[in-house]
Amino acid sequence: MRNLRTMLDEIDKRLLNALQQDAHLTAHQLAETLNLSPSQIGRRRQKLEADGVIRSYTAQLDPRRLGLSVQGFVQVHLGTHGPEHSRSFARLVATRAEIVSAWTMTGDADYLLRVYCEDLPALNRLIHEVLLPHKAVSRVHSQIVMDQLKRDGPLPT
Amino acid sequence: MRNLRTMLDEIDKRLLNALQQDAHLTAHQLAETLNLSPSQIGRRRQKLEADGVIRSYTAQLDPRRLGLSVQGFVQVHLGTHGPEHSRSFARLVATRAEIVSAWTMTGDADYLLRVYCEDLPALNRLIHEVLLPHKAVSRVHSQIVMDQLKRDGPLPT
DNA sequence: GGTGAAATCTACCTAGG
DNA sequence: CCTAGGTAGATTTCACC
Repeated sequence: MRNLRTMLDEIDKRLLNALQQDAHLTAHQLAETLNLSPSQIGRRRQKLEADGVIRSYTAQLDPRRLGLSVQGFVQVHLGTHGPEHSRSFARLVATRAEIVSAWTMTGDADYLLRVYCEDLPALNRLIHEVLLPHKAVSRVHSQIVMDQLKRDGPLPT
Repeated sequence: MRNLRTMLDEIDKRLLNALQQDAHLTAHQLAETLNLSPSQIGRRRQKLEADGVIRSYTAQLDPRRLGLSVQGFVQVHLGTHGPEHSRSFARLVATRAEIVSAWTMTGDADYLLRVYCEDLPALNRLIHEVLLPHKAVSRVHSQIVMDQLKRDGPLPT
């Protein structure tokens, strides 16, 4: 059967939408919402997991309650673009827990980092004692999140 | 007792770390990893949920398998900054499923949007037919994600 | 920290298109 | 032959001790 059947019907989409909001919904609860039997809900969920549509189930934490009061984005420009410098920078990114996401982008910035820190001094230490000293980094530009209008919404299905 | 006891000990931190990676770990599995009894694991988890440290449990989907091949960030600059224009723009953001996150930032950009679209034309339609026509928006700058080095890592605990 | 009842998941089985 | 619905055994959770 493979993953040729990657087509998602309307019920799959509503199922994914529900699970994106609450991963602990039971098959029974989902069944009455989606007008299907609990058996079929379980079957569809297993298939979506096996196909890799559902990658994992994770707990969403409140950064504030963890003492992470500063959230921001850091644009990093590399001075030297050799592959070994890039890999070295990628390793640095991987080892720092404050950097929760990292992307390479089109346009002016080489990397965009999403960071969580306990306070502003911690963010400044990250920038001046970790990022800037790296041999491949030429300059960085950071922006602090002031307010979050929309938070990690579900992916559109 | 309230939330005065917001202090997290070492076991809480490891528990949160584990649940950030797999929300379906059972109390029994967590117990043997953390060298504690299943009862205490369940009790700690309930407390962390009640205190709001754990906000929710969600399914993480693979955007590619949903047909969302383009991921990007859009910086939006407002021309007029009145409160009613801001609220109008916030409503627009809330209604568009492609916009999964939105922040107000320090620095030059008024808003930063994280978007998922099925292809580049869809992103261009979002920009030119949805964002730019809005009366409060003066200009936008979009960057496409080329590669994701680090993906939605767990919050540092 | 441990125990037991209630609920849940999953694999297997049966029916219908 | 494929998809939907139902049932039994094992597992998990949660309130109580």
